[in-house]
Amino acid sequence: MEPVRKQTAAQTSSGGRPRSPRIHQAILKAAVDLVLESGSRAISMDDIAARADVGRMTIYRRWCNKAAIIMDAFVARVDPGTLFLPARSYTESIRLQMRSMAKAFRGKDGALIRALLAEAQFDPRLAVELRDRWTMPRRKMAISYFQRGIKDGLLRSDADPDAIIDILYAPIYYRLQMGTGPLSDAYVDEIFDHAMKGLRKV
Amino acid sequence: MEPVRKQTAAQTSSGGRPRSPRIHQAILKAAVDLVLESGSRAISMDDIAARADVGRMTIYRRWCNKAAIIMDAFVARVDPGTLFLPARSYTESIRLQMRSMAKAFRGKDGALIRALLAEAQFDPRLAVELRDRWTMPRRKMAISYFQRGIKDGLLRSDADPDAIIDILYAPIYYRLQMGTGPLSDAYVDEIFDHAMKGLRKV
Amino acid sequence: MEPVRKQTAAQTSSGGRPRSPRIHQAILKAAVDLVLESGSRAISMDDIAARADVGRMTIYRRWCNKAAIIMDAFVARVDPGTLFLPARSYTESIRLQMRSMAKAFRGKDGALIRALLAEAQFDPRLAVELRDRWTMPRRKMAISYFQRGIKDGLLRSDADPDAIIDILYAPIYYRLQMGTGPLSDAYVDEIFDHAMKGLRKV
Amino acid sequence: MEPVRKQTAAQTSSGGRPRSPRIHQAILKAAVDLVLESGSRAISMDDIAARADVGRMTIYRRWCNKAAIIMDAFVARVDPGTLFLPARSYTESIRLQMRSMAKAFRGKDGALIRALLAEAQFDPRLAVELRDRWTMPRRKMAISYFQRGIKDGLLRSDADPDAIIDILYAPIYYRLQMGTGPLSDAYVDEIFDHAMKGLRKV
DNA sequence: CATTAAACGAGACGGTACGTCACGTCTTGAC
DNA sequence: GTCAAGACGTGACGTACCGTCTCGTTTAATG
Repeated sequence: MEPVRKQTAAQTSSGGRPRSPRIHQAILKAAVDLVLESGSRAISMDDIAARADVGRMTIYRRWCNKAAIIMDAFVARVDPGTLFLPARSYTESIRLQMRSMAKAFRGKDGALIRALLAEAQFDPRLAVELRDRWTMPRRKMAISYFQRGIKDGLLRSDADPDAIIDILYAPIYYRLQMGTGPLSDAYVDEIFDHAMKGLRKV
Repeated sequence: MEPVRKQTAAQTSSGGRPRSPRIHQAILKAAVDLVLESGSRAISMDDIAARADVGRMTIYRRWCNKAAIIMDAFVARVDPGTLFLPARSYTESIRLQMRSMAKAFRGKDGALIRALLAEAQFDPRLAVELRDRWTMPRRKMAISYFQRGIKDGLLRSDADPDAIIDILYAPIYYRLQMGTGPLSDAYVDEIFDHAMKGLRKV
Repeated sequence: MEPVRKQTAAQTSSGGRPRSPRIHQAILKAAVDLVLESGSRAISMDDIAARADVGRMTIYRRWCNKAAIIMDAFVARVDPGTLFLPARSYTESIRLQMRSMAKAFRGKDGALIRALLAEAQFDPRLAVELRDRWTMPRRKMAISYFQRGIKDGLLRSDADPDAIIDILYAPIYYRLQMGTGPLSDAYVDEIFDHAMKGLRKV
Repeated sequence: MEPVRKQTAAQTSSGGRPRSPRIHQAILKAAVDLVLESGSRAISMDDIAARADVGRMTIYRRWCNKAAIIMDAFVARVDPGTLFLPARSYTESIRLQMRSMAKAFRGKDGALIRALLAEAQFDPRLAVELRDRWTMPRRKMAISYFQRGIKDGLLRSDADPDAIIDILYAPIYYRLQMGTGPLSDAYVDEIFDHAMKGLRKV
């Protein structure tokens, strides 16, 4: 199972003309622009090549898939910075993080992640990439944040961090895909509040 | 925006050879079998036609899409029966319902809904169909069940049934797609329990 | 070694839409026109398809090669009628036949046969086709004509009809390809006369 | 219309590393070997470069075409020495020359000239090169030989040397390309004898 | 010797054409 | 009017070469 991204390292070693990073960026930008304009399914490799003013082979030399391009473009867009910013309280910081994610999903990132997640259902290689480069890094950060909360007695000690993540964030993905309602801050608050205090009447 | 399923009523009227229901079923079965064997992306209309031993036009006369076939096949598979079976208690019935859904998703239904949900991200018509024929009917049933629980004082009176549904069920869809872990009964229980009693340490 | 022309017989048997002979002709005409306009090397399958107002697949369904199309078009152009028309004398009929061939080679047929003969040097399948459908039929007719001349005591009894053909006709092919001079009637006469009476001074 | 061979004089002037003649030969050898192995159409510039262990640019610095390489390689192979060796008689010398040409065409030179002649049908520049560097030099030598024969009363005084050449040599090219029979000495003799004494029964 | 300028290998690059695949429509004859 | 079969126009796919370009590295003549 060959990789989705093609080894840029292929030319690290010996001679030959180096791959232009300017072209690399042009392709990523063209891909993102076109996906946001027309949807990832509606565009072809030719479209991307034409928009980036690049030969088709130049694309295939670097990526094996339309999805792989979008993946790289998406990951490059994401601010890898601190996820859980300090707030009034430990839990408020979680709420803010959820809101910022919802905000991102309402914008361009939402369209991209929708395309990637959908495409990953058909392509196992892409699924792995998505998990490794997007999902898991964020889950890991969240897990450590939640573990601190548990240790500090702010969250239930019997709670599995993985389950906490799913309860809080899965609804955001769900609405993104299902369109059962707006991905508003109010919705995020609703999810957050009920997840925190529980659904059962005490 | 023309419909995904083609009006079977097209031939309600006058004479001519009636459409064979045997063929209808053969196509649905062929489609499901092939999707489960190779994945919905890997198969073509020709493949389905060949497997069903049917002309391609016979398929296009009834559906306009590969996805539309899978949609029909999927909806036909689903037991439209009672969702929330009686159990030891009101909330236990919810847990059982979640478990039965997870079980379905672990099997063939999981593969089909994954394909449909993914395809719906690209095709708005299919998204509407999926919402109307799968998502919303189940949500409506769940909403009325949750409303009864609220009225009976078993669930918080400030809880929005839509939010309740999302907190409980979104994680199941999430795991189905993300593959961050098994869709086991233990996982369902974890989600259910924490959603019910809340994540915050009391 | 699969054939150059694709078996039209593929569909002689059972059902299915029959191949349109109108399209067949349109493709052949488009190919010939384009070859004469731009040369066989300069045109692509797409060009032919576009000119014939036809899908590319429709061409590939019938021929596997650009050359195969040109071959069919060329053979179809040729008047299969009588080669050696009656003339003042037995040998004059030969001269007239040579002249008519040179005339054809000066016109459109010349461009086509040049392309075919050249392409056949690279493609053994095409070489066989050309031999079977163009070269040999004409050689056979010529051989029988020459054999009659030998039997009637008009040509040397020690002459091999194959050699006679080559001496008379090879120069015409040679000039067509080499361009060492015009393919005029005067040239044909020169070849004919000297071949008949010999080069050595008596 | 720029030349087929690139001006080696490009570097006559000042300093810089001189072009390696060893590389020059390696390319020619690689080209010939590959053409004889696989045919001129089947091989690419990359193939030649790889076989000669040379960068592609190094080839394009010297030739502009695959055909131009083959042309140079072919011309380099040919013994430019005396064409018409002395023999028992004036005409026997012609026969021997024809035989030696047929022998060459039966071997590697045959494959090369076939490729060149075919390619020249598509590329006017190459056609000119082939005429100037192969065809015409030989024709000129032959013409002067035949003119001597005419002057000496050994050949008909009404014979055009150009026609003589065509009658004698065109059949050899014809068989080379058409494959209507072997290019044997017996065949050459047949052509020679009949061309000399004429086809018509006296 | 150090300089220098071109040759050299490698391989990226923009193109063009290829031949295949799938789509969705259409056109046969058989029922 | 449906059905199986398959032709048809369309358009994306991924590959193969082409001929040019751009790297870093030789390599020979010149200063």
